[in-house]
Amino acid sequence: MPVANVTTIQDVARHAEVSASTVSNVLNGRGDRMRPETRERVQAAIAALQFRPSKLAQQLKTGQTPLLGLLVPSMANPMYGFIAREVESCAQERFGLRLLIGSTYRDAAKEAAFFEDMLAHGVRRVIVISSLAEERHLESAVERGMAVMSYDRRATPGQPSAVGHVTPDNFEAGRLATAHLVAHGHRRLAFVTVAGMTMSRRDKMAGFHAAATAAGLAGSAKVLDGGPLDEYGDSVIAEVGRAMGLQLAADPERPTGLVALNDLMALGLMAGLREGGVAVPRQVSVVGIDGLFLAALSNPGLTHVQLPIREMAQAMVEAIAGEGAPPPEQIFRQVRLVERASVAAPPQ
Amino acid sequence: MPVANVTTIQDVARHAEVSASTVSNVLNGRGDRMRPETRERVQAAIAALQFRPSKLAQQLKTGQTPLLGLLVPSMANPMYGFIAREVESCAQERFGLRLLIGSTYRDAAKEAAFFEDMLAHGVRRVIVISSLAEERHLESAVERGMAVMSYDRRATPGQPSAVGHVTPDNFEAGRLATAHLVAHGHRRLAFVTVAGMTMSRRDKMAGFHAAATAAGLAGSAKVLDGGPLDEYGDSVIAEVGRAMGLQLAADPERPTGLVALNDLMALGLMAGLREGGVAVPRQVSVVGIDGLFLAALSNPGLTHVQLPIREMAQAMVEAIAGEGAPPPEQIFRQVRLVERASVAAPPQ
DNA sequence: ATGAAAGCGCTAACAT
DNA sequence: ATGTTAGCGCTTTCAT
Repeated sequence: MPVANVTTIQDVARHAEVSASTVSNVLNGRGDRMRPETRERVQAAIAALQFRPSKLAQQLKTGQTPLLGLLVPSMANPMYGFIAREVESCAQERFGLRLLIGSTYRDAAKEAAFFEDMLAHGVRRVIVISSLAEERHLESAVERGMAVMSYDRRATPGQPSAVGHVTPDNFEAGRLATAHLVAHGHRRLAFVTVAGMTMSRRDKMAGFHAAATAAGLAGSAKVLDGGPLDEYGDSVIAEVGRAMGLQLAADPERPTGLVALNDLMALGLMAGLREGGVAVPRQVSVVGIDGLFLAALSNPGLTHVQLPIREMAQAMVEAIAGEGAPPPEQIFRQVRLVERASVAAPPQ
Repeated sequence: MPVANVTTIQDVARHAEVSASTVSNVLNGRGDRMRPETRERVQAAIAALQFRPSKLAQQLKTGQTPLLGLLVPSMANPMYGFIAREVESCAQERFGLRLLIGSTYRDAAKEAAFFEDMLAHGVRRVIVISSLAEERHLESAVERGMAVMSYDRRATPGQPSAVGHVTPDNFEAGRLATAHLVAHGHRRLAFVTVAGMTMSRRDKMAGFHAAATAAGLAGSAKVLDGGPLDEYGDSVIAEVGRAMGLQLAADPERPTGLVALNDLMALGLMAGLREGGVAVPRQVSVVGIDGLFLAALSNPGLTHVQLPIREMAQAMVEAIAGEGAPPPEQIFRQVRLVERASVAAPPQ
């Protein structure tokens, strides 16, 4: 089956009574190489025929595709939707790049397949939000000619990497959230997470422990590990939170101050606690991490640590769309606590 | 700059000591045209060199791109994230199609630019969630060789369309939500929406009015129109809801039963009402439309009309990826009310 | 059973 | 100032 009824550079050339190269020249900003009159004729022909040069053919020739790959755990997770929005608008407005998006559901095979496909599609820049322990596949993508940026991971120390890394200061985010609880008088603290360890989770937990230790609470601070995420990946994280909230509600020895892995988890936690008859923040305080706009809508409003999503998205796009190797590691430290109503003093 | 260090069909041919056409033949399931021994040599070479045929070149030749365009108002809106997830997984698993996504922020120029780009990229199938009044640009995309599916719009009656339409039964959704309020004894009803009319909003409102009329409430039922959405499009819809909730809270004559345009609006409404000191559902009842998982997390849990998102997503992908013209209109009638806790009897 | 050749739509030397 | 040519990586007749 032939390509659709699209006009080609030849059609334009014929219409303007010039050669294809002349058309190509005006297309590529070399209009000064010809008589103004010719240029105008060509431009008129382009307009008349509604000609848009095929990116396919351009790519085949130049090896460059104006496409950016974005790999997220799940598009149904509002957090990634938010990041995707920022990535897209920056990529589009500043660099004229379109977005080719994929969800991995945190599955290594899906992630690998995505990279294969990107390569085959001629996509040479990709941003990955991965939770895989290994980063070898990313390095190998770079070796195959890609520019890749990894979000929410640190560069492996001592191991020079061709992969760029952008991450919020997860340690500080965890610390800030925990310190806020401590400041309100909480002595029984827990960090609530899902099964499976990622680098960013580890950092948030380290921040949690650091704050607890600083308050002399090292002994009592604990980590609560929810169930694993099912095939659907990330939107179920709230379900896990809800189940844990329910479970905590039934436990008279439960912690009074909870730091959630992220806002979705926090929202789920609050729902579970409430269902279990426990009042937030009167009986239990909860703080989230992320900065989802949804946190402002919850009841009580969720106190959380806001991450500089837009800045990070822009940094990733710039690093990947610009020339030269991306910086191996950029840590965004502008994390700040947004107080709402989910934190109060613990019950006496 | 040349294409990256990628192996081509020529490399494979050389490695296997055959011609490129032979390699192409094994690639395209014509392995029976040669000696098994040859085939094996080729396959070994493919594996050894990690060869993936360039989709670019294939496309240029065949005119087919295994890419699906998806145009949404905003990826930051969880509803569209959810739809995108379903579209992606169906497109990928069943048809091997990758997703090229774009946000329009309900802007006609951005929408047009997206279509231009898709065309230039050789993308021949696109799913659009548009709120533009006109559908001419879609028809013209079809004329230019695209298969296009439109979500949440009806086909214009009497006007044969090459564009396929998939939509939930918005009328029934609005009716169901309203009837639920009526069944709980509400007599002062309002449909709460944002500025700007779309086809689906009109249908939901019609359902609202039909239910109100059936209950003898035609006179008192009213439509409340919030502010316009700013550049960011859709995530601010919750903000509009919040502002309206606040406003309603201050109005002693306010309706007691609210049908929100969608779940995000409903969530915002509840937050605004609460901030204004009005209790949901004791003083005001709220019902949403969509079926966001977030509705289960709110406090009180949001009663809403669930739309068959997955089914619709699959239908769109199948219509567009299959052969032949897409059906001009498919209305999905499996809308159902999910009861939670945001509806109760009105205050006496 | 296999290969040579043409061509998809474009770009960029290199002529003229 | 403009045209000719070669070629990007692949598919597909058509020869051999």
